[in-house]
Amino acid sequence: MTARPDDDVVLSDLQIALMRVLWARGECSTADVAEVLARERGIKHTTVATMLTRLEKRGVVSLRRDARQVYYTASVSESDVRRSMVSELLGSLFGGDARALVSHLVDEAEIAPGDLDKLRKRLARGERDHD
Amino acid sequence: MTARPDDDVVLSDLQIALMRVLWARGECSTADVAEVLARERGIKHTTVATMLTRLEKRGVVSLRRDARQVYYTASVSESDVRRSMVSELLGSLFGGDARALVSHLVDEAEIAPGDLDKLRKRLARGERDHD
DNA sequence: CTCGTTCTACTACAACTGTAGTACGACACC
DNA sequence: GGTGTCGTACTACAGTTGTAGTAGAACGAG
Repeated sequence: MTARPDDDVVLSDLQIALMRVLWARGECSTADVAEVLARERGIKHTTVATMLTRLEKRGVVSLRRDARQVYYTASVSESDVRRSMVSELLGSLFGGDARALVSHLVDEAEIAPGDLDKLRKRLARGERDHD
Repeated sequence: MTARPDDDVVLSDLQIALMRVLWARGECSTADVAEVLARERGIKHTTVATMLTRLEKRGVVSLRRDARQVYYTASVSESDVRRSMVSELLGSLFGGDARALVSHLVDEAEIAPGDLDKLRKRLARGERDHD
């Protein structure tokens, strides 16, 4: 996994929701994913099946067949997706300036200035507890 | 301007490119915007005209007609768009945790830990130099 | 062997996006 | 006044997304 860092992996909200199931649980049958999405968003299992097929075609998930069941696994990691999507957002809306983004987060009260200190300290020590 | 904070303003890369022209220069004729996009991305002016019409239909830009020319103005501010898009990204990929996003930025070397200090200090003083 | 169950694959369809051609109206220049 | 030019509006079309129905294959129960 953690494939294709060359390719841009930008996913929609729903697609990410599907991926999240795969990221969290590893290999899943269509039914597994569908069950979660049905609960979370009332989406029909056929819809989930369609989405998974398309994601497979795009190469962001891979499948394994066992008997008639199809099992899906994420081919791109959550980090890969974060990387592409954040850098896309950064490029288009913040002129590529990450500091402007952090600044925005503080202004919008998404984060407190004090948190920056904590983060800095923690990150300076090389810790990486995110995710 | 700075309209409709209720509505979600999520735009594509190209749409943002168009908006950026309007944000930077204020009211523009189709030709003005087209000229920039043609230079930046080799996009035909009819394409730009189409995009602008659609954005107007969506309510993110407004138009004024003078003689036969149409002049467009952004109806949503860059901040509005940043707000919606960042919070969308935050929600779908970072579990709504802005600190995880900052953490990601540092990990990906988009930003240096030291910058967090500078930002904190500046922001603590209530300065807002972004935009 | 037959019938119901289950799960996938195929088909469908509307909305949106990127891309652009064409046509049509108005204006300016001869 | 005719004609080329400019600019908008309309039309077109392929690709993607969200959504889901339906059909068909295979399996298990009788």
